[in-house]
Amino acid sequence: MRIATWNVNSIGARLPRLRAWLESAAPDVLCVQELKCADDAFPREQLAELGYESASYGLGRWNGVAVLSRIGIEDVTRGLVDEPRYEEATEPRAIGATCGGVRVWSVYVPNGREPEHPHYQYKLRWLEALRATVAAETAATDKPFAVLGDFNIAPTDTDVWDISLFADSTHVTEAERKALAVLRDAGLTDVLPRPLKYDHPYTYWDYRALAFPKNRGMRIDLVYADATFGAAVGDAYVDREERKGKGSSDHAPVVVDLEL
DNA sequence: ATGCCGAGTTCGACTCGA
Repeated sequence: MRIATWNVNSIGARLPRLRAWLESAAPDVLCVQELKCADDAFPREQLAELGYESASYGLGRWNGVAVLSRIGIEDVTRGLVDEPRYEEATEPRAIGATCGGVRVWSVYVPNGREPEHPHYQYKLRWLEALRATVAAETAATDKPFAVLGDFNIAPTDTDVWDISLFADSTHVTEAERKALAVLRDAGLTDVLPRPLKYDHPYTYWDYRALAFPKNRGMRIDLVYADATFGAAVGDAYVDREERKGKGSSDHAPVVVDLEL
């Protein structure tokens, strides 16, 4: 079984490349983030033509997550346990679904903007709600389980191209990394993908300043898997080819092959 | 060549991203 995650940075703008990638990479399940579209505008039929069912959670121009599957979608859950709101608004950032006997969550963790910004505290509260959701779900089922998506956290200093440039920046702070450690304490492990080129499995490169050609990237799209899911992992890689060329997302897909 | 930011909103300057 092949499961992937990809922040597409607008499913509308990315639809031609998304469809081509689904045909070439042929994942059984794809967790998608940053739809930037409401559910009534979700391109359900265009994905169904390729054999994928969709469960989406989008409210408009920002955020939005989905699970695509060609092996069935059941028990869809939108939002987290005791999920915080930002400026009194609910943001669509998490959707869970069971596909082919595997429980997956597609998540788009808040960015945080700056450590002193209210959005950063929102990010930490949101990560606590994710922990609570993981604890509740893994206690209730023995299905292989994983949270996949854009965590907006670089787990270690080597997960950014130059840590010296990240002083006082979000994505690398102690508190954010502690939130990942808490998820690991809850029984999840970081499935480290292999890079297809260079030394580090970056998943994101800014559109600006030649970041991709210079390989100034970050590993922020993560797969956090429970023991059952983790034990089944045969291969994992970042499909950096998909970051190339015109009309790409600024994130590359992370692909995980399970021996299930 | 991997190439100098892109998307949505609502028609063009703004917000957001990390």
